[in-house]
Amino acid sequence: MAPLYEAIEFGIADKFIVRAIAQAYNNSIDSVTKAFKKAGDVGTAAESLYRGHDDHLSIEKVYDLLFTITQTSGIGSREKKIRLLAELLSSVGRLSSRYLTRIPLDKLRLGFSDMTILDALSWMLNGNKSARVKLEEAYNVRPDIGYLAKTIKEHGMKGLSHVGVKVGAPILACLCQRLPNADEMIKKMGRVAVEPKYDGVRVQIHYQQTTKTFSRNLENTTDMFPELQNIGKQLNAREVILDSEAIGLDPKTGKLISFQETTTRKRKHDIAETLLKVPLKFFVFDILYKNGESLLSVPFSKRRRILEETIRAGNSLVVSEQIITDSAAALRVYHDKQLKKGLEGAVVKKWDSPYEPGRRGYTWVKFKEEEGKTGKLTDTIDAVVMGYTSGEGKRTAFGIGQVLLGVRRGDDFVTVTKLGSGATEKELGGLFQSLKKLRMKEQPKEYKDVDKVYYPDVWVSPKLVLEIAGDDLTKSKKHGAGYSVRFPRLVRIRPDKSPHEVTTVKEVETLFKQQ
DNA sequence: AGTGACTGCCC
DNA sequence: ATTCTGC
DNA sequence: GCAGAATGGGCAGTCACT
Repeated sequence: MAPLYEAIEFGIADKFIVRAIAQAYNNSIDSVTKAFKKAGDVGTAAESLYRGHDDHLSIEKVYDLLFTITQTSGIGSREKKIRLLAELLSSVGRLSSRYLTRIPLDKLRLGFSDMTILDALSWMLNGNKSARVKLEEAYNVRPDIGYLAKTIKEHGMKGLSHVGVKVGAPILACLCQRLPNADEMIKKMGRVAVEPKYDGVRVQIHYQQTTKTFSRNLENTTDMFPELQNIGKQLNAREVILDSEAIGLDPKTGKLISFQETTTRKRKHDIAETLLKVPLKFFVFDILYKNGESLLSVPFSKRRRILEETIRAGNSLVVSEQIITDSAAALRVYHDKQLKKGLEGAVVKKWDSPYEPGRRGYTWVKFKEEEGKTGKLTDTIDAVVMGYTSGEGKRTAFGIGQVLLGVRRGDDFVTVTKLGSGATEKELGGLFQSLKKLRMKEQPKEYKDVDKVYYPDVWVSPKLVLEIAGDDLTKSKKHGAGYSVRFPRLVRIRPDKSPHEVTTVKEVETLFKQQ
C-alpha cells in the first residue's frame, strides 16, 4: 500500500486476521484457526468460510478502510481493528475475501513483486523490457512502485528525469550474495576489497546539517541514534549519504558486543540511558553521495578514496578497514583472521564496481563459514523431533512446515529450536512419512519446559533425529535448553541415530562457551 | 505495576 | 537471516 | 542467476488483562 520508507503498519497478523474472519463470517475462532491450518493460507481459509454480501465497494473505499485500520491505536484499538477488518470482509465478495485477508500479512502470493512490476511497466511503455534498466535506476533511489507507475503513466520515461539521489530520501541498500569459497569469489569478481563483517545493524546515514538514518529495509531509524546528530565535525563535507554497520561496545572493556546485545539499542524509549549502557560505533564502509553529487555509479575504488577523505577521526564514525587483493589465498587468510577476532566473517567487494542496490550480480559477497562447512557453528547439533506444524503455502502439500527440535537433559528432552529451512521437497515428504507414524495425542511426558509459543500442531514421540547447523548459539529465555540456534538449517536426516544419542544440554552449553 | 499475547523489525 | 525451486 | 516463497531466534513496543 505504501513505499517501504513510509512507516505504515497494520498491527494485524495471523491471530487478528483469524479473529476478523471469525467475526465477519460468524464462526468460532477455533474453527477459523482450523480452516487456516488446513488451507495453509488465510486467503483460502477466508474464502472457504465466506458468508458475506458483496456491496461492490470501490477500491478507494477499501483503501480508505484499510488505511483507517493502520491509523487506529490506543485503548480499545485491537478490538476496533478487528471489527473494521471484519466489517470490510463482510461487505466484499468471496474472491475479495481471499486477497483482502492477505494484504495485512504482506502475503498476496501472486507470484510477483516489485521487480516484476518494473518489467511490466517497461512492457507498458515499450512493449518489451528495454526500459527496465532505467526504471530500476529510478527505483533504487525512489523505491515506490506506485509513484513510479503514476509518473511514467502521466509523463513517460521523461517523468523520471528528476528522480535522483536526495539527502533524506533512502536509497535501496546493496546486499550480499553468497558463493561457496574464496576461489569462486576471485574467479567471479577479480580484484576485490575485503572488509570485516560486523554483526550489528545496517545504518544508512544522511547528513545535511542534521542527520537522518534508515535501516536496511529503509525504515526511518533517526530517533535511535541521537549521537549521530553531531557528526558534522567528523565530516569534511556539507552533505553526505554514508553506508555503515552499527555495533555496540562494552563501555568498560571497549570490546564489540553480540548482535543480541546491540539490538537492545533498537528502541524508541529510554534512548538516553541505553545510549550510555550500549555505546555504538558506526563502521562506515561506503559513501553514496557527497555535496550535491551522486556517487552510485562511481567505482568502489574511487568511492573509497572519497570516503577516506570525507571522514575525520572522532567518536561515532570509523572508516571500516579493508585490504585489496586478487588472491584467493590472501582472501582466505583475511577471512580466518576476522573469525578469530570474533567477527562474523568478511565481506568481499568487487573493487571497480558501482554501488548496486539489491542483491543482483556479484558485487558484494559475504564470506562467513569455513570452506566446506555448513554454518559457522564449530559443530553441528543432533536433535530429536518433538513435533511439527502443518505449514503454509507450498508446504501444505507436504504436510510439514517446520519441526520442533529438542536436545537431551537426562532422560528428558527440552526444546532448542524450531527448524524450517534446509530440507528439499523430497526430504520434507520423507520427514512427513516418518513423523506421521510417531504421532502422539498429547505432549509426551519426557518433554519438559516447553513454552506455549512452541506448541506444535502435532506432537510426536521422540524417535527421529536430525542433524542441524547454525551460525551461532544464543542465550534463550524461551527454549528449555537455555540456548538456541541462530539461523538453524537441516544438514541431514539421521535415521542411524537413536534419540538417546542426540546432543545434550551440557554439550550445547560447551558449544556456547566455545564461541 | 506486572505479565502475557501479539506484532513488527532486526539479523 | 538460510535454503530450495521454477523459470 | 534471478525472483519468489517457505522457514529460523529474539529484541522492543503496544495493548489487554490482572
